[in-house]
Amino acid sequence: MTDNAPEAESIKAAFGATNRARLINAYFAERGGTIAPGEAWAHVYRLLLWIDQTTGLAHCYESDKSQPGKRWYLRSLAFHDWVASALNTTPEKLAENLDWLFLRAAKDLAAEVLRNAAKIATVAQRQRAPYEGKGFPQPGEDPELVALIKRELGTHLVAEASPEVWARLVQQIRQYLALDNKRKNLVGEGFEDVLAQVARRAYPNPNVSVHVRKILHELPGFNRAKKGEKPNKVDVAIVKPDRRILITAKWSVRADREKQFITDYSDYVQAESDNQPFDYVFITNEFDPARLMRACEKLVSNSPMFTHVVHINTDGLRATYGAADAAGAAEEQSDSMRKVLEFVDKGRLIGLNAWLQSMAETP
DNA sequence: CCTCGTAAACGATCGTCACC
DNA sequence: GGTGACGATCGTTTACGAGG
Repeated sequence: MTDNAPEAESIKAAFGATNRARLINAYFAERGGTIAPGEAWAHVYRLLLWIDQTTGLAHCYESDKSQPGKRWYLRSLAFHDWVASALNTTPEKLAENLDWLFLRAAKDLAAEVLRNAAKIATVAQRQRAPYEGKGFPQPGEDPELVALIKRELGTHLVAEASPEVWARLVQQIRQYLALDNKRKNLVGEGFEDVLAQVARRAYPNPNVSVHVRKILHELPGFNRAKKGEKPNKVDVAIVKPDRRILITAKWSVRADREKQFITDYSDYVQAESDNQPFDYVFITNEFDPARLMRACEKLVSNSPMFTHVVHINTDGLRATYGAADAAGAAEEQSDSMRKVLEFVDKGRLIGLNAWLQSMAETP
């Protein structure tokens, strides 16, 4: 498979691993293939960060809590402002500079849907055949939506549209609104893909290998496979001549996944077979201070579980937590926010650039 | 009561694997 | 090669509980 095969080539899963790899390679190829020092975080955001459709702002927290009037709206505004200037653009033009991977994959998806449309339609017709003439609802029918549009546009419509036209309109609206849901899988595994590519390209080194979603027992020095157990995959693993770094990469965190950190770690410890220490690193774009704080503080056997806790850009955190209102009065910070910023000051919570650089410097 | 922070459940999608 | 069950990811939604 060539990296830049045209989209016309049959793409089965537009958001799947194969197409993601093709697209990410294309992204970096367009930019010379290498990453300037200090630019790693920017590529992560350009590829993956998106605009929340309901607020028009760069996404840094749950949508419901970021609505105008809610607490995180102020912080989202501050974040949006910061990202725009950090990426050398304006708040107005920021959207054009983000979400590259999703937009490209969505384009491929649209082509895929178009390619399959006729085939799907004939199958559907066959499925409906036994019920023909019995007055079954048409798929995708949405009288309420149609009524809403008619009510709002009524006097502006020069002629009544046919049912087929309404059906197509409803279908297109539905597709438009559904598109954003498809981001979920992309942000999950796509984050791992992008981090791996960034790690490979920022400080190229033939003695260092970067693995994505590799089975734990296939990594050097983690050979003590527990028989019968389901094998564990490591989000991203970096293997250096004298150090192994196991990375858990989560764009954001929820309680159920926080618990996984601990079981994953104990799996890693049990599988370790070289009797050598390894690093356990958490890379995230989480903005919730309580979740970040817990990641920094978590102890196992009285020492920190994570060797490093890495945020895409800690300046973004600082800007977001330091949000100020129109009068310039800084919003009062919660205890957890202050703690997180202390962790940043102390170097416990570090930015992606700093971490990559430290990886390149230490053997 | 209301607000805020946290936690659990849910929905959409992809990858894997067993099976035909 | 296609299919269906299952487990994984995420963001969102709903539920809960502690305080003012």
